[in-house]
Amino acid sequence: MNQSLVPHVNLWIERDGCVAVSGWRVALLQAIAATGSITEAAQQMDVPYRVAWAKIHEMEQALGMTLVASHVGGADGGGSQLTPAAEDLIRRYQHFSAGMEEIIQQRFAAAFED
Amino acid sequence: MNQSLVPHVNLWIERDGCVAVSGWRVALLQAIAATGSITEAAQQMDVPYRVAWAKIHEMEQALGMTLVASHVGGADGGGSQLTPAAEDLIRRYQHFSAGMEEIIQQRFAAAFED
DNA sequence: TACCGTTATGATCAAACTGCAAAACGACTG
DNA sequence: CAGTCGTTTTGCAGTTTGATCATAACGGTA
Repeated sequence: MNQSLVPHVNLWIERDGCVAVSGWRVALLQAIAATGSITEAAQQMDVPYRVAWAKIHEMEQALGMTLVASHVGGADGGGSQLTPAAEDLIRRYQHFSAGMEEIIQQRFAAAFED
Repeated sequence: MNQSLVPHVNLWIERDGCVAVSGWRVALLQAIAATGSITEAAQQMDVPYRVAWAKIHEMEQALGMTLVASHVGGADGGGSQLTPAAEDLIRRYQHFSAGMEEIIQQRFAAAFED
């Protein structure tokens, strides 16, 4: 009966109702770090640029710190880099969420195996 | 810096993209069991009747089983009860998600304490 | 037979999201 | 020194999803 039933878990951190960090947002930050561009990162995450921008700024407002340093113009048109605070945040979140998928899988199997 | 930052976790189970179970939906089922009425349960969960009804039927379709037995008309206007399958589902989900909040709290403290 | 409260569904409306587009910007090129 | 280029932002219309309002069906009871 549990055939093709798949468990899901979502972890995030809020400050007064605003999302400060989540798995998806950490992946977005990592994509920005990898590509050096919000535009490319948004394409990689398969969302419009506007969505990526909004999420980043919601995080920055919730945390009260700058996470992405953007420079506009120049030969390459501009780009974005992560601040040290953002890299620290990524490390903390990874520590926070490490192995959670496996835990959920184990619990699911224990509760729903027949 | 982690002052007023609160961690959250959401657990749910899907079958081909449709939500079969979640914490909120289990609470809805329990409200139906307690009140004997979808209408009252919806008010208790602070959602319109239609929303509660839609969630229940999405669960039933995803699981391929009846969860709520409703009878319409009568002196009391009608009512709804949980099927044994629904009560079994509640027990399994509670076993699945028991203590998860505490685990998240511990992990949050370990990762974000300064 | 009329009433009552609940189930169930049709119709309407608001909000969120998406995609398109334009303005600002600054290093590099010719 | 003006022009080009690609990126960052922000504005705007179209669409779609989901919530809210309103209505029909139902069957014991008085």
